[in-house]
Amino acid sequence: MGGFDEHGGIMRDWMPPSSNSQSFFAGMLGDGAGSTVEKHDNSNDGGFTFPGPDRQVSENDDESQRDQAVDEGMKTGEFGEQKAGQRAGLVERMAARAGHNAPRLNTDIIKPADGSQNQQAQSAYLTISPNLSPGAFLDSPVFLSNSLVQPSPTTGKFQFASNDNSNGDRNKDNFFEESNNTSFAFKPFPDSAPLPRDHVNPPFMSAQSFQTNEAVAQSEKQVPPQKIEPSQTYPDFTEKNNFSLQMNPFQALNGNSDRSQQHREEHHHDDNDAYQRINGDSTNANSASSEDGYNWRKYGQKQVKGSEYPRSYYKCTHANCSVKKKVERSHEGHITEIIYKGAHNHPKLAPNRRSGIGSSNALSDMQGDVNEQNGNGNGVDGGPVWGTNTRQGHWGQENNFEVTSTGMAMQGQNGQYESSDAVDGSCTFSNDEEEDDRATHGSVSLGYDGEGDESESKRRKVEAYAADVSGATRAIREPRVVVQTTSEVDILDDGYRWRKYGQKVVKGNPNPSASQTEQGRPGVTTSAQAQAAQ
DNA sequence: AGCCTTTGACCAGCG
DNA sequence: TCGCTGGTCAAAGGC
Ligand SMILES: [Zn+2]
Repeated sequence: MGGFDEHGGIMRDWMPPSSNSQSFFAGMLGDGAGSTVEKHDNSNDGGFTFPGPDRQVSENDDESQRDQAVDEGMKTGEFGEQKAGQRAGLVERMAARAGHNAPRLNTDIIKPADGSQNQQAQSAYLTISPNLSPGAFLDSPVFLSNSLVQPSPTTGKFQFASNDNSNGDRNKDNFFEESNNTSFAFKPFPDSAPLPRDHVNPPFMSAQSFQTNEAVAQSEKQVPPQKIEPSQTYPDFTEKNNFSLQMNPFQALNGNSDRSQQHREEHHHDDNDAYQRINGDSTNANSASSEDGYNWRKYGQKQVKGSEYPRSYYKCTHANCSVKKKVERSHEGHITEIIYKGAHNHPKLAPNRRSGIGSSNALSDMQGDVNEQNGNGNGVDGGPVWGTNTRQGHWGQENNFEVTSTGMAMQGQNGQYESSDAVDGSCTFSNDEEEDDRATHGSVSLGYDGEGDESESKRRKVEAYAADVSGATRAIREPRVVVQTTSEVDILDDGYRWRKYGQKVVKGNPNPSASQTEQGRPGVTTSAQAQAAQ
């Protein structure tokens, strides 16, 4: 409810001093060379970082890797200095491919990982300029796979339509709409800086299947890039402005081989990556509940250990929709973290019907769309099986795709863009099947999922770790939005749908992407399997 | 009246 | 089994 006011405040707070996105998809660059560190350095700017494939691998390895990745990612963003960016490149290309206009992202930086992808190079994260909102990122075709395409800006099918009416929404919507235009650039953000090329593999999952998608957006302070230590990662969040988004998921969606490949090439799909990290500014903190285009009911609040701020639990008020989200918000009202769980099985509410303020993000919209298409939408609905999850079993990420962003509001010219929407969008990606699996299995983690899980678990671990280690540093927390969705099935190039049930990094094969086959990933392993067995 | 938020208690997973 | 922790429930109150 009071989101708007908050926005104002938040916006101020969150507004990036200078918006630059430097490393937009630095990760994508995939140069092995300085991979993480470099990225981070650049990323410090606040760019998005996407985790590279590396992270994927075996659980143990994954964890370690992932942690590193996370840490790195975390480290990356500082807000302060951002370099001017070049957004146009990738975005444009993407748009071109997509055939639709999409918000421009600095993708220029991103380059085909294939050659470049080095193990090291594959940073787990892709860095996106801070200026970009995760949501935008999500919208971008890059992340989404076409195969499953659902109406979305990404696909070109997406329509913002629902929103339109309310001014507030409009503004937000407009934000994206603009994006639709080729001309669209995240206005809020003046520029993006060149990406560092860090490691990075493209966060993208191979078209094949990605099961778990996670996107985490976190604002981060920077950290010495290479440090993997968790403490560094999270504590760094001090910068509000930056948020990084980690996501993996979208790519998996890609059904078309062509596209998938393109994405791969361009984006360096990493099948592996479960995370993509986006650093952006989070300017606003809308109430978690309202601005993503869905109505939410708060059903609990709790101070979570390791979190500076209390965590609020929200549930979608739509009948039969069990989507939940956790929002951590600073005293000032800034959203430091949002974690979405599940996918809405219903369209977004019309702006005028939204209880609070409706604002729709591209993501949220997407989500809604997706759900509709899927028909199931459900990931969540069926039952809240939050994944296996590491900790409490709730909110596990396994199947889910997570996007974390912390205050993602972006400022558009006029309006603010709220990340929350973006988050919702992520939900879109969840697959029904996964849900089923979940329902059935209780928690299912598939190969990717496993990664996702891992990523999340790791992420959490990291967070906890960070908190423990440097609780103080964390004083300022990064805004992050996590969207958890599940998508186990993906359409592969071969025209068949495949479910990934495991993934593993093989030592001889540093480059997972290369190894990926139809099944996708290099190795398969995993917790997912085990779970599946269950 | 209906919906939402608040908030303490309860539950479940994990070590 | 116990304690810790996160997630959820549900009564109470507010809008
Ligand atoms: Zn819903």
